[in-house]
Amino acid sequence: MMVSTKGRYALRVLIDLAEHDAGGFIPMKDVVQRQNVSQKYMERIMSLLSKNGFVEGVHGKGGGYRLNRSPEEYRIGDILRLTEGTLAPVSCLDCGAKPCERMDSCRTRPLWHDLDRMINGYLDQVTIADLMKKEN
Amino acid sequence: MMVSTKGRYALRVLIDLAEHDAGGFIPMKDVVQRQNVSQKYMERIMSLLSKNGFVEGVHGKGGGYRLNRSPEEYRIGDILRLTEGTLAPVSCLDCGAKPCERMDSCRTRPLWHDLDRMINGYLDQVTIADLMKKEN
DNA sequence: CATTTACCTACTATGTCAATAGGTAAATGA
DNA sequence: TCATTTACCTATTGACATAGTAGGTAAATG
Repeated sequence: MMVSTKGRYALRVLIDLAEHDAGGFIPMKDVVQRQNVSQKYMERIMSLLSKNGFVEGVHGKGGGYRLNRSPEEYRIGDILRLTEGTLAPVSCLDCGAKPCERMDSCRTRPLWHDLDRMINGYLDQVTIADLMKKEN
Repeated sequence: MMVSTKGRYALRVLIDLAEHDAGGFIPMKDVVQRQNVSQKYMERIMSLLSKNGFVEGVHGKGGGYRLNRSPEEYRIGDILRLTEGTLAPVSCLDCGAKPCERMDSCRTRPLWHDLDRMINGYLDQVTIADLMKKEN
């Protein structure tokens, strides 16, 4: 029942990019220093975020990453579903996983289903903008 | 973000004991056959449930396990917190874990905190009785 | 053209999960 | 009494995911 560092770092880097946004590109070197996390590991997460249209990256001097949209357009649910793969509390709810043959008679499935809806529903109502320090 | 088989099996065995309750003790052999899970593995889970007052077990012929209370007195949250260790979505919320030094400035902590409250709050309002097949 | 940055693939250490293996202890009923 | 049945106990294991590290290449700039 744990969100991995991958997902937590993804949120942190997006918040960091949002809070330090000055229109230009922000090098990961700076973010990594501020957030005190592994540069190499963060690079892999950025690659995922970049491929999926969350951020834009440019090479070379003056390069770095930049948000593709405004902070209130980043739903936490979307970010975590991407980095975690799924937010489902049990694998039988994970579309793409093999279906459970006990599904029809399963006493606990409604429980997991409702829990899943709650979790995703909550995380889809919070955005990066909500997590930013307001007095900026 | 997954509930382990340990927690899922615990719920299933308690539901099974509730649904087949006839006042006496039910041997794990029967439960394991109905639920189609590993006997040895289930035994370890029963030991945990027994030590923590969820079920009572007696040895020998005519022995087995029995619920200690009525089904509506078993909160799903209590069962899962026992078997999973914690339901916290991130370790910094897990009382007993080492506190995070970034706690005060952490932008994401309120998110995790509220999510944690939602998950626990929901699971504490559902009981084993709610998960039983009603027409018994 | 040297420097800076993103971007890529392969590898590894560690830990947890989901069991299995191989027993011992207690209670029963024949 | 004693074989059987059940719970209960400890140690070990295979598989897998996590959280990185190592060592590069490619692109952009000043």
